[in-house]
Amino acid sequence: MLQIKSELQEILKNAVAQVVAEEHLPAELTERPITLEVPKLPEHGDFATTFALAAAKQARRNPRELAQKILDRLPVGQGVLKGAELAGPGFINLRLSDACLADGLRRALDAGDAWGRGAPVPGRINLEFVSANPTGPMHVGHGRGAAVGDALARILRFAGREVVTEYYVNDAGRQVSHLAASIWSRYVDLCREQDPSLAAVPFPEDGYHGGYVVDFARAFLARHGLAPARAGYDAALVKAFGVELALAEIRATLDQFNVHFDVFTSEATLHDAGAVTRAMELLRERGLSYEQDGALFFAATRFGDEKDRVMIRANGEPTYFAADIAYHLDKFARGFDQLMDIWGADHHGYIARVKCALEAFGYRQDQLGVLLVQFVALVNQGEKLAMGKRSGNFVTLQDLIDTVSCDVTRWFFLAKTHDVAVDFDLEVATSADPRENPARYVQYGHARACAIWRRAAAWGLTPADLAGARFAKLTAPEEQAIVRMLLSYPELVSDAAASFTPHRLATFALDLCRAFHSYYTRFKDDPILPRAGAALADREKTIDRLGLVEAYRTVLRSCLNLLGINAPETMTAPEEE
RNA sequence: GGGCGUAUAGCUCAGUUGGAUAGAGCGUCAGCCUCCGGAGCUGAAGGCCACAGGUUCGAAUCCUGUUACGCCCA
Repeated sequence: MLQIKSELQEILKNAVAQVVAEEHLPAELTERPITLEVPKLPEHGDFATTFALAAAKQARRNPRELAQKILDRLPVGQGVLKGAELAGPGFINLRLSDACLADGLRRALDAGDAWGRGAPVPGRINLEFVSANPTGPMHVGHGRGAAVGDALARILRFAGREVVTEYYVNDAGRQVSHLAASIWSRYVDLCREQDPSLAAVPFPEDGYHGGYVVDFARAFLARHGLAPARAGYDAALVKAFGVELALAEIRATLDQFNVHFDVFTSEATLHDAGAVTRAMELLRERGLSYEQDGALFFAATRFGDEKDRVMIRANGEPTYFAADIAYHLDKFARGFDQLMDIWGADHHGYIARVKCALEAFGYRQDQLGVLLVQFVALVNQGEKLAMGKRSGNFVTLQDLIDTVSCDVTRWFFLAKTHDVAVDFDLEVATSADPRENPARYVQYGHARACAIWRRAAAWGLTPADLAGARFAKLTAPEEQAIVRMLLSYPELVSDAAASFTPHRLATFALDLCRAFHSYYTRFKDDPILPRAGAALADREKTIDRLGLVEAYRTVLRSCLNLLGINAPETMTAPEEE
């Protein structure tokens, strides 16, 4: 479709040039870009241009008159252009030849799984997401970030971008210290069951109350025995143990969620390598930091932030912000020219200061993009599930995957724009019925296409028989509408990549399935496809239709792949009630 | 008090970056299919695109203000 589009633009450009020359219109008109759009109504053609409307003023002609002059010089009936007409206040509607659609379908089939893949784009992009603190299991909000980030990475890669996905492990700050203290307290409790002479350690005020902490303590006891309890609290030992265990659980869950990172970067490592200190020093040398009340501030207001930000607290402890500066510099040092972070919506106040810090080091603020993902609320039987954070009273991503499956969870997180809060309806999500659950509906769309091929085998037809097909018999409007959708797929991918909106793939997949199911139901008696006991009446037509089915199946599978959702070949029917 | 986000059909949401008569699903109503060729299909009703201005040939979309909700900061 992109090719066709540029071909049409070329045709229009020539016509405009002719009009300008013959009518002595301002030469700048030929410089105007000619935008093509797909009209909402099929009666308005395959494409429409508003060029005449936009250029009327510059041309000092009224829009309809200008449009008519362009229209008169279009080579209608030649090549891709079947028809063109003037409409409304000055639209030019363009209709493609049937051969054009058929050729497009041919190209899509020839491309196979590569249909929609973009040409390589120069530059490397770093995509950081999830980055949940290694202090316990991930909650459902992390899951949404994981789904969005992972799908985005897949889409960007498919669109031709070079992407590295990264998880930043906050293994150095207060939170992991609180975790270690919590584990220690629980661990000593366990030890006292065996050796009552040991003194109890009170549970820390800022501790983690989740039951998993006791499991961690048990694991610590299993590995180290009672010796550490007798030797006294070794914070570094317990912290390292806790982080390792928490991270292992997180990674196991991400694995089941079909999310795999290229790089894990440790905050502690940045500190140990002196990267944080070095960044602070550079800021000091440039006069962009100052001390006040014993704390070290970054002069963020000089770069447009609303206030200066603390990097090192009065007690000498660096803030997460200080480490984040070093971390983002580290990413640039590794050769990325574009950074993209995906954060929870509650972190929005953090964006300005990080961008300002990067500017202080000579980068442009727009080299860091931040995608804010809004919250997820779980809904069951029409009631929202309450979720406390520190209390340990939250639903984990692991629980969600276990109860509604990876595929459905991903679908629910990806089907809506990331900047809208989502109500995750467990009743809908747990339904296996495609009529109730959109995720299952789309998967069924793929399984059905596979079923059609299984039946086609009864007539001895396989995908190999599509080789020489010309698709001249796909003349029904329903068929052509589906072909148009399939041909628009490459552009959709590139748009979704450019605007960082993975949900558009989900919307498209759903629309495509509906169009196909509708078509299938209408034409199955025609017959669209082989059925038991029937003879092959029109081999050419059947092959043409199978070509449509195959291209549909390929595009749908591609969509699902980009969303990280399985495209099953069969599905077991849900129980009828 | 300042900031970010959101506001579209009864409900859940799309809306191709400013185009023509506003789009789906669910629900409602009226039909079709009774099929292992399965897990659906065709229609109808339903809208002041939160409100008020502005920008222009043209606004759900852009700019300003107001209101409501969610979140962050103080």
